[in-house]
Amino acid sequence: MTAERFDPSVADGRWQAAWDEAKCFEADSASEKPKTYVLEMFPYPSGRIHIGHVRNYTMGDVLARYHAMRGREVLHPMGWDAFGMPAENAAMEKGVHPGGWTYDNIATMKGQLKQLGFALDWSREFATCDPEYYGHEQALFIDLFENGLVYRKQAEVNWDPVDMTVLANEQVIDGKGWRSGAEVEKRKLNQWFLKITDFADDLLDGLGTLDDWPQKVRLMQENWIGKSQGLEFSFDLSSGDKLPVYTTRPDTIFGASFVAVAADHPVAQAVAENDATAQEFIALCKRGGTTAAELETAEKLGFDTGITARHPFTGAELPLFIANFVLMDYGTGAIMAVPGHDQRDFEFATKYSLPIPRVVAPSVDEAGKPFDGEAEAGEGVLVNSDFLDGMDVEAAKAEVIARAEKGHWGKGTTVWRLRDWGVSRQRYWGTPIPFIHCDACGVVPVPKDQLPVKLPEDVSFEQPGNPLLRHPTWKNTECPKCGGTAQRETDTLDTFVNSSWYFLRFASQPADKPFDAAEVAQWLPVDQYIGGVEHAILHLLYARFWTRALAHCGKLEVKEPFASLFTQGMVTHETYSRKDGPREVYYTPAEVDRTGNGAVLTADGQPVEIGKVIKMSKSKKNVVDPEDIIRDYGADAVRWFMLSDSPPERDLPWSEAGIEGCGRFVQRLWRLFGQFDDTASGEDKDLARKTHQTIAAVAEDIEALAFNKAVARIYELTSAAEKAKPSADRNHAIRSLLLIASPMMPHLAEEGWSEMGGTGLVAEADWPEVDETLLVEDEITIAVQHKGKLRDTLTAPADASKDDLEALALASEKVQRSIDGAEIRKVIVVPGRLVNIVT
RNA sequence: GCGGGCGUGGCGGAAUGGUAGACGCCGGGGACUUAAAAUCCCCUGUCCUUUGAGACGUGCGGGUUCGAGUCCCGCCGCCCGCACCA
Repeated sequence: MTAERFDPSVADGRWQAAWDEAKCFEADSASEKPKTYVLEMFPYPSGRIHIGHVRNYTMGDVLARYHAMRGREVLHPMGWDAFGMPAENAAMEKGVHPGGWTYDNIATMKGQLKQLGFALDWSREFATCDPEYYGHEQALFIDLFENGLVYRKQAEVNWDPVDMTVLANEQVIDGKGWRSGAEVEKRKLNQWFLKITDFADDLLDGLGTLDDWPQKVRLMQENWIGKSQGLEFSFDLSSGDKLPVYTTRPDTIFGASFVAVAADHPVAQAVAENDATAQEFIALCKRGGTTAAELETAEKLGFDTGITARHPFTGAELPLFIANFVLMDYGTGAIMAVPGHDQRDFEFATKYSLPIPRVVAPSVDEAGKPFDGEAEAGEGVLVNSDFLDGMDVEAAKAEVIARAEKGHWGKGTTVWRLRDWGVSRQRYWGTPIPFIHCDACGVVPVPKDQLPVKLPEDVSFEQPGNPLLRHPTWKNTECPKCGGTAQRETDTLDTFVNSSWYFLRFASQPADKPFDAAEVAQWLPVDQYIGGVEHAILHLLYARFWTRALAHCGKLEVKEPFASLFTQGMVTHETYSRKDGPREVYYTPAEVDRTGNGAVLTADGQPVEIGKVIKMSKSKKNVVDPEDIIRDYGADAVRWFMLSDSPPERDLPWSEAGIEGCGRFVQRLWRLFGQFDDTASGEDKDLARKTHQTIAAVAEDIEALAFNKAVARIYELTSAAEKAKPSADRNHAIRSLLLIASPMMPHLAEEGWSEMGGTGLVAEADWPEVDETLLVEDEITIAVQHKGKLRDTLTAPADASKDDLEALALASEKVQRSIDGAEIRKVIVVPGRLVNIVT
């Protein structure tokens, strides 16, 4: 007889060891089986696993285990995104070495992941800070360089004065460093860049093939790449200069009533040199918020320079303003303003009493229609526009561009928002950029047989700035070309480079090169990639770019690295706090007793305020440590909770009551497994039907990542099996239940399997067969409606004809009472569903 | 402001245009027990002349349909993203 209770503190470790022993989860690239690559975004080794990791990896684990049961060779690897600033911060704060700190954290977190029993192929584990990994990365970087995708330029960059490093445009948030929060300054430095813009069109087109990506992520990337087509041309200014402008609406050129430049445009700067008022205005423009919402609602302001610009068609002299709503870093930093058909221009023209001509109207007859307080940016036909009159917007755009090109005063251009990726970081804990600066030969790549360029161990973090730069000897070397004295590059690569190809290295890890293209082709693209939506733009776009860049260099066949992407929701928890004067003091869930009506602090028995359910964060102290709950409830209860209730893309509110319920269900299943009875025989048709239906439905749910629904179905079958009398069908139900729940609760499944006398490991078992004939009910419940409302339900054979169902429905006493003798005008019969009687 | 998403019991959420509220949590009642824990059973959208062939009910107002949580139009509210993209 089995033990009364399932004891995860014993069972979890036992089965984890058994899986390791049997090497259940090691992927074989040479396998004949069809292959599936399940990948979750690898973690940064910050110290401890947090609950968001647990949710992410549990979802991936269910998929990995499920596909293995379906007979596929599964690659489900894990590693560490191990370079980055926190390690240097720890080094500065605690006086430890970033490497030691990182590897200690990896050891801790690996132990925590092991406790959760994930079906991971640990044989392929690596950290991006392993010299072996970053050495291969250096080789790839040189390949990109040799293929013209890497270059250096003296460029104005975002300088973070706290972290002493350069930030990508993408890493500047509200004018502040995305990590330090410090106000970003502009500085000129010699930087390394990757030519992501070479692939702008391809990256955009590729989005169209990613049908299994969330629409939202595709849209965000599309907007980020930001393709727009229009006309670039120059105005002749009364000052004698030429002013290039860019417009996406060349069709509206006859509606231009003024011209405007950005505050930091050279024309504005020139004006300001001799004009104190202009100077003041420019200073004013630089104040205030820079977010879209702030700018969008801010009042439009302008400064009339007194200069005029000649309209290329009409010859009219348009006033030139410096305006706060024109951006220097998009297009040419100067615009032709068409107030009738652009809302910003409209507001500006209204404020400064400038003309607002109409050049697009619903029809040619409405050329004189007044504006209704706002610009009309939509479709229509051109009016008041000379040779364009009567054309639609698209035709007019083409016509204007054609004339501009013919007259050599402008040309049609495509403008991208996407800019090249600056990858230089003035930092120690990253991949050293494998180049050498020689006075005679210039910038020379390190010969590949000298890779990796390893980071020196003996560095100090007592002063800010780059330790590589002030290291006494490391940077001194000789030129590989001429043998003369030379210096190593002291910049390291952005950590996003590390995560731009790690999924290739997981698939194939030869010692002598970054990866083997043929082996990579066995696994890529990743069948299911899972991670947080916070990586929607940067990481995912860079990874797509690297894949293309490597293909461009002839290293890869794959184009899109991730066939299907899933972005999971956050784990949330309510907050507990008290007011201490103006300050809000927060308490952790562990400090609070929530068993009563409200919440009280265990320490003093006094109530605390229950706040909103929000993302777990250290500052609000609403965090739960995975290790604590694994200890209290076991890995399977924690995994089950992660999959229950909330759809995986939505936020999951953590609750003590919820995890307790999961713990109870683990025991409930365990008791049911104990009722498996070899000696029982006989049929239970209803239960057999329910079993097969559940097996099929759970498979479908898992494949759709609808884990919450799979969970609900497992509860239902459990209840049905509990209530059933012993029979051969009930044994089959119990055994099937164990198998279909095993991807979610693998330890419990193994323990139950061994108790039931199953052979081998569940981790290596097959998904149960479905008897298709049992999926169809032979009796079904039919709803009978009268006037669209439910009046009765009745049971009928599944193959009952429409006439039979109608007769059956009309025979119902309840239905007859509802009809109450009224004339029946129509009867709608949906076989297998309902009968609706219309009177 | 723009773009995207969402709105269903006390809570998390189910529902190919076809019986709204599956399943879980909370809560209530009962059984077992000397007692507790554990477990099991029942109830649990609102209202009403509280068991009845009852009415109402999926943010609000319209519409399409035999039938709308689901589709269409117009609002309101919340969440996420944002780069004034000319």
